Amino acid sequence: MRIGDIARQAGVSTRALRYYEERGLLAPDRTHSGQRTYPGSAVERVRLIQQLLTAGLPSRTIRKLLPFIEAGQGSPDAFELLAAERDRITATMADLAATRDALDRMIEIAHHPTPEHCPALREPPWAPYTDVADDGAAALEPAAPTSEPSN
Amino acid sequence: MRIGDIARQAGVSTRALRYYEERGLLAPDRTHSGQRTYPGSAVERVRLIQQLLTAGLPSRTIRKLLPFIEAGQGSPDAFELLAAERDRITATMADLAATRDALDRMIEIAHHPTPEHCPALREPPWAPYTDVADDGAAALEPAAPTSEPSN
DNA sequence: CTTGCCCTTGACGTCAACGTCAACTTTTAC
DNA sequence: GTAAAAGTTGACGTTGACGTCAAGGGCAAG
Repeated sequence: MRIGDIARQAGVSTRALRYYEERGLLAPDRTHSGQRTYPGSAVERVRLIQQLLTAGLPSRTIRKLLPFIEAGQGSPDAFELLAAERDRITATMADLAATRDALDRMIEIAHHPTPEHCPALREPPWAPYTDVADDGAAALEPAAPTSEPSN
Repeated sequence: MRIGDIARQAGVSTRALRYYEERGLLAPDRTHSGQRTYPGSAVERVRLIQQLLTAGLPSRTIRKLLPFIEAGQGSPDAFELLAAERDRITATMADLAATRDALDRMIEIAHHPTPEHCPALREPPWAPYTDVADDGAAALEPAAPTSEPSN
């Protein structure tokens, strides 16, 4: 298959495919005239690359992982690499969950017409990390009537 | 508080604080000589900004959100904006979960010394989207008969 | 043969969130 | 009073994953 076929079936641009090759993630054959020729399995491979990139793995890491993944087995090094990336993703998910929950709390508060009698306001939804406490008075600064960020 | 104090307590660089100001996320006062002066609440604000940035929200979006968050209540527009970002984060989390599960399957397979009798190989862990099916034979690349751990 | 589409390499542009450096002024410490 | 530390603006550099031309080569159809 030629580069355009792979691009269409995998849902990426031809530029992306050439970029992946440049980064060592793909190694297509060439026809006599120099055109790239991919096996059908390249479609799956490109989708995997895309998924890993979307998950935040840099192409350098993907390059290290791909041989083991394609082989279906790996050395202890491969295992550690895979596990490390899995843990990184898990940590990112936890971060996202915390932020999403904070947004949920903000949304709930935004639904209350008069937030005065809303007990949730005691725990500000936008302060997930409470470890500073060096100046309790300053933390409750009376909201100065300074102009809000213009927009 | 001056810029260095905020930076230390919030765990960011002074450059980042000036950048946030440039993007309209912060609006510190100035002393007579031109130095920035922040209220103590800026520490929390900066941490929230950091959290949202880490969650993938661009500063432009954060700029729109911050007034509503600080006010503790908002218009229907604010609600929609907050909900949209929450949904975006949830979608990202689902993506990450799928990738993490794929990595987990790869790890499990990598643990099997002889993957021949491993039924998990029937469903390749690196092909989460199965809708191509143009060449099933090529998908089961014949692994080298030598079970030597490469590398 | 020529039209049109696909392909090639090469090189520069983009965008976000800062890092880094320069040149200078203000504040703080001794 | 002097030096170090911290602050200021301005401007350019970085990184990753591509987008976007530019200038040409290859090839089936009419």
